[in-house]
Amino acid sequence: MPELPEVETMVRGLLSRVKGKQITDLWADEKKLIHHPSFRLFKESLIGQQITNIERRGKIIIFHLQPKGFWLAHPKMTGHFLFLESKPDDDFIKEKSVHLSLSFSDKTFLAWSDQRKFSRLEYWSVDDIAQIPWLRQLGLEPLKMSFAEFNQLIEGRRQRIKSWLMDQRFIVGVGNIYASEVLWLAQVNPERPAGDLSSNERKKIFQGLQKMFKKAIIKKGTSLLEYRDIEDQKGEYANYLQVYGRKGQPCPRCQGEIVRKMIGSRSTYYCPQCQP
DNA sequence: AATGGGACCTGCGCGC
DNA sequence: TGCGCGCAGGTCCCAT
Repeated sequence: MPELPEVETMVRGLLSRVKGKQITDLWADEKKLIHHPSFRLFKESLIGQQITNIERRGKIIIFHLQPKGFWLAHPKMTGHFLFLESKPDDDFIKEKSVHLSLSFSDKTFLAWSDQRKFSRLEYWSVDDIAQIPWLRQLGLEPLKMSFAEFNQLIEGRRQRIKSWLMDQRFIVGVGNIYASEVLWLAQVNPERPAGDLSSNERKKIFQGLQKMFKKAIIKKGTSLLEYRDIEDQKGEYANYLQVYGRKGQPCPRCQGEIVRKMIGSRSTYYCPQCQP
C-alpha cells in the first residue's frame, strides 16, 4: 500500500501520538506477521519498553525503544497503524482487520491493521539500526539526496526507468502509483532504459520526484483503496494524480489518451503522446 | 543482468 | 442474486 508520502504521514502521526509512551501490554492474533525473532520473543521484548523515537527509512517505520532495540514495521500493501483512546473490542478488530494491539501506560492504544496480511513486524535487539542487515541494502532517501547522487546511481543501468525507480536498492520510497506519476511529470516513457536518459530527463525526474513527494506529504498521502493515517483519515493526494488509474481518459497536458500497460507485472499508466 | 510469472492474502467491483 | 474473474500503494523467489 503505502509509498514514501503515506509512510511519512504515518510516522508524523506516531510522533505526535505515541512518542515517549510506555508499552504495558501486547496482543496479537497473526503470528505470521511477526518475522523476527520468534513471536514469544517479540512480545517479551516490546512489553515494558518506552518508545523514544519513531523514524522512517524508505517504506519502513522504525520505533526506537528504551532500554534496548528497535521495532520495525513494513506495511507492504495494506498495513497501517490506528491510534486509539480505548481498547479495540472484537467488533473493531474484525472490522478493521487488526492483528496486533499495544497498550500504553496512559490507557491509550496502538493497533496494527492489515487486511491482506503481507506486512512484516520485527524486533531487533541491537544498539544501532546500522546493525540490521537488510536495512543496509536500502538505497538513498529521495528527499535527502543530490542530483549528482541520483545521476551516479542511474548511470549504466539497463532496467526500464519505471522498474529502476521502484527498485529500493537505488532510491527508496517510490512505489507503483508515484512511479507512473513522476514519469508523467517528467514526460518520460516508462519503458526507456534508465541509463539511456538524457541529463535533462534525469533532472526532470529527480526534481519532479522531490516536488511531488513534498506535496504528497503535505496532502497526507494518497488514499485510493485501503490507506488511512493513524487517525483513520484519508490522504488527499488522490485529487492530484494525473495519470494513475486514468486509463482511457484524456491526458491533462496534451489531451492524448492515457493507456495502461503491464510493466514488470505492475499496472503502469502513461500518455504515449507526450511521454513518447 | 533483467524480466516474467507466481506466491503470499483478502475483498471489492464488474460483467454475465 | 450469485459467481467467476481481474484487480489492488510490496516484495521475494524461481526460471529463462
